[in-house]
Amino acid sequence: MCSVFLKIKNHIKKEITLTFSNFKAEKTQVVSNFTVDVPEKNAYGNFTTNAAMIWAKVIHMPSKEIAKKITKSLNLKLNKNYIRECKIAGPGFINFYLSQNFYSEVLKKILKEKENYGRSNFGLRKKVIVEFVSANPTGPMHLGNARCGTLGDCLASIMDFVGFDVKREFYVNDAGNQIEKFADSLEARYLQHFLGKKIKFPENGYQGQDINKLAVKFAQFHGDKFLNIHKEKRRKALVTYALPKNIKKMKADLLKYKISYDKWFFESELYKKKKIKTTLDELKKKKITYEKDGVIWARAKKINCDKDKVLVRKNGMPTYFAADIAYHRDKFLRGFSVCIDVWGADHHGHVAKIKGAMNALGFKKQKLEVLLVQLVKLVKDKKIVKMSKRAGKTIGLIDLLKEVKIDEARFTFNLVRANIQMDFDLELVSKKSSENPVYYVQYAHARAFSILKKSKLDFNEIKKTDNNILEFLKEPIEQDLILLLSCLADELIIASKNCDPTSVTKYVLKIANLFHKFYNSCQVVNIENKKLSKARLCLCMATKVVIKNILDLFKVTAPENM
RNA sequence: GCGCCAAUAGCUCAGUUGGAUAGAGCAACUGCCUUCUAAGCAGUAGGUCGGGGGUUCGAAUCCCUUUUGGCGCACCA
Repeated sequence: MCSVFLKIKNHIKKEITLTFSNFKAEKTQVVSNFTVDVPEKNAYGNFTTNAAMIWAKVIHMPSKEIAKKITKSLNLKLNKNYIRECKIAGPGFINFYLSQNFYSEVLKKILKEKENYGRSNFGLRKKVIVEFVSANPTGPMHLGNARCGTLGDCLASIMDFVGFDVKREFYVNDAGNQIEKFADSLEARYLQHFLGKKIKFPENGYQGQDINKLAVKFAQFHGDKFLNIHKEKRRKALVTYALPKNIKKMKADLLKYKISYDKWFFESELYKKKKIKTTLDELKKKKITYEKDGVIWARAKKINCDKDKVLVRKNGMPTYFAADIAYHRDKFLRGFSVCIDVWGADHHGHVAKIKGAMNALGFKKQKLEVLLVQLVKLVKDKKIVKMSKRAGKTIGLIDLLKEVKIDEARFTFNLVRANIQMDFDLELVSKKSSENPVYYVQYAHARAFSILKKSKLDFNEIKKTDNNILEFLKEPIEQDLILLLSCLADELIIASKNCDPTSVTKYVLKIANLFHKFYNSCQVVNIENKKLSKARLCLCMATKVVIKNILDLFKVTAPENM
């Protein structure tokens, strides 16, 4: 399962560490603190290490001399199948140069594993839950939900690929205060339908047209029979009618976005199954809470924040925070050892509290990771479009798909790191030109396919005939491309560790770039030199496989013709 | 007032636990299609890494301080 790239990197790291015994110095943590990296410039080799400079801190010797001793010892021990040589450079870097065999091995592996290339067992099948979007079911979803949706969905795909057992979940806030507000708004619209403007709309109500439409439809269906009935019955009937309609719409909209969930978890279930009460009891038992004036508080110190927080209001209703503690507790009790929440950055104040609470409850072995996603600003005609949820002026997920294609939207959201505020410029995102990176990558894929199609090469035949033809790939651009392709598993693992799918976007852009360069400088189909031609076709095939695997993870199409 | 995120080329952004001469793309300019997809490639130009201190062999990266922008600091979610 381990990639050739990782194998060599680990091999180098291990052998360097062993050379430390050649020095008369006390072993400290510094010994393994050095890095083995792919340097920025080719001149510095294929791998480079700063071990000599790091060790200089404990061995009292100039770093260049340390490097000399290390290389002398390494040249005897390194696997010559993969490493041709190592050299000292600059202030004491040791640079490693790969042997021809490495490149052949990588290509063979890619062509053999195909759609499974890049998979690893890094996650050890640990159970992970990724909760994302979780928008309020009281209204349509907006642009920010689209960004969270894409990032969460892609992160889940990546974690699955590197060997975690991943579940996607949507937490539906179908209880509590905002449902009351939802009811207020629906009720006002319903009454207005029959009684006109003399019914005042609540100040904090949801003003969107969608609410009005729901109320009117309800009125058309049931008539005025809820007009002179007990207030609570009327509100309940309205919510029972409207909420499932909204949730159904959200599911459908997300599906258009290629997002689907393993589970829709309803907050109301926490109440029905008394999970909030159980959680509160447990918090009380652990002395995290106290009661004062009919309100249950969580102690600031116990949950790692500056002020005490209310868990149960004076009116007996638990707060959102209390429900959320119960929800997260439930996730860990369901056996998830890693729990990832993708939240809009406006919720950041909530992170410390919930982490503190989970810690206080004793979930210390389990990991709660919160990915905060910054605001998205919509740009149309070079101007920022102002949005107001209260006034009901938002750009929904679906409005967005009327303006841009799904591939464009998903790729663009995956372009900018979560903690950077982004402008979503409709004009730029939907441009069918080189200004739009999604087409740059898709074009590389289509181009590779086109060459393969033209050559009519049978890949099974290659395996039988000549195992060594891959050694014909000696051009620097060919080798750079192969080295890059060899890093796929590593890149995905890094993305998973950092909860950052956008690093994979940058990686695939680099692959497309090197492939276009390769195409422009190396003739692939060439009757004069059949062996070289075959080798280069293998490289096209391998590139196509890697691009396809990444685009599949992103749920972006990999077209064969453009 | 306290906290979180950001500040890098004209614009949008990279820059991996500190590493070698700070990188891409777009925009500008110059070239490359009678040979595999020109949605491409090659090249030129573009920088006081917001400012100021500090840590060290070495800082865009770590620490302190300061400025600017965004977002939070509810018995809302």
